[in-house]
Amino acid sequence: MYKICLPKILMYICLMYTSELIKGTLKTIILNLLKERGKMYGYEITQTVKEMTNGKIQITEGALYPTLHSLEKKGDIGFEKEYIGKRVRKYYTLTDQGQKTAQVKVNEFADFIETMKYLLDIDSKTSNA
Amino acid sequence: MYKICLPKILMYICLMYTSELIKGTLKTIILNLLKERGKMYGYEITQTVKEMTNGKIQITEGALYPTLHSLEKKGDIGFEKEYIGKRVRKYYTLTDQGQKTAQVKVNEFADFIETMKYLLDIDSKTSNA
DNA sequence: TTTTATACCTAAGAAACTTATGTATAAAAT
DNA sequence: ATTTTATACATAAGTTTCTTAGGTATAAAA
Repeated sequence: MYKICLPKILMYICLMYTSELIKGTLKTIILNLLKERGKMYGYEITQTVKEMTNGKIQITEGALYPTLHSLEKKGDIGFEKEYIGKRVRKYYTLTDQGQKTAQVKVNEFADFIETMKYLLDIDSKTSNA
Repeated sequence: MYKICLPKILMYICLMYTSELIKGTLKTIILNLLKERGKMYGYEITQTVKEMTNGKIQITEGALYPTLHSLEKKGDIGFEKEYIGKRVRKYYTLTDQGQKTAQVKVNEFADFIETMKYLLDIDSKTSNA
């Protein structure tokens, strides 16, 4: 769909990753952001991730909100409603359990990266060989 | 299920990754292996990945075979049957198209890794902080 | 001779998304 | 003034990609 990828000098440019890759990392991303920023609301999370990744990772609301509800149900996050005029925001924060979950998930992903780099022989060859 | 993870000195040890993470990388793994090794049969792929990752990534046959069939249908790989006694092996090889797909997928994943490292602030903090 | 390893396969179900849709307020543009 | 865009929440149907569970068969090891 939005998979318009262009080659460039020494860098692989892709407007957006295939959803396959992002699949499975959403919880990790959310938990880590909450860990680093204290409290955030849903829409803010989508915008922050989009900005930080130059649009390469765009979290859809259809993916975000069910995930937030799921994390809350499992006790990793909690929220407080805040009104900006008449418009509501649900500010989420990590619970103690969520702090641990965040650390575990990030560590696991970091380990996964190293394994995949070895398996795919990344770093020992240039991107545009 | 097999998510028994233990802390260790400066290293995060996990017997096997949650399936969430591996999800989406299977095609990339298969195509890259075929690129590096020329030809391989299904069972050999599962064993090779298991060995190379010390059991951290274990491709199930229920995931592998449908993926191989899908890649073949899309024209990325082809196969030749080979008989070892009465037992059959399907040796898969990359097509020209598959060579390109492999390169694109690995590059995309390498880029994804860099983005995620930035997003999750990996490398700038130790695993067991 | 039974178990394990090798080697292929499919089908039902689960998980985690996308796409589409809905509601409503506030700001910006025409 | 009115239309569009941005903000902010949400759900539901459908798709993809896996897991789990089953099936078939040969060869080697216990």
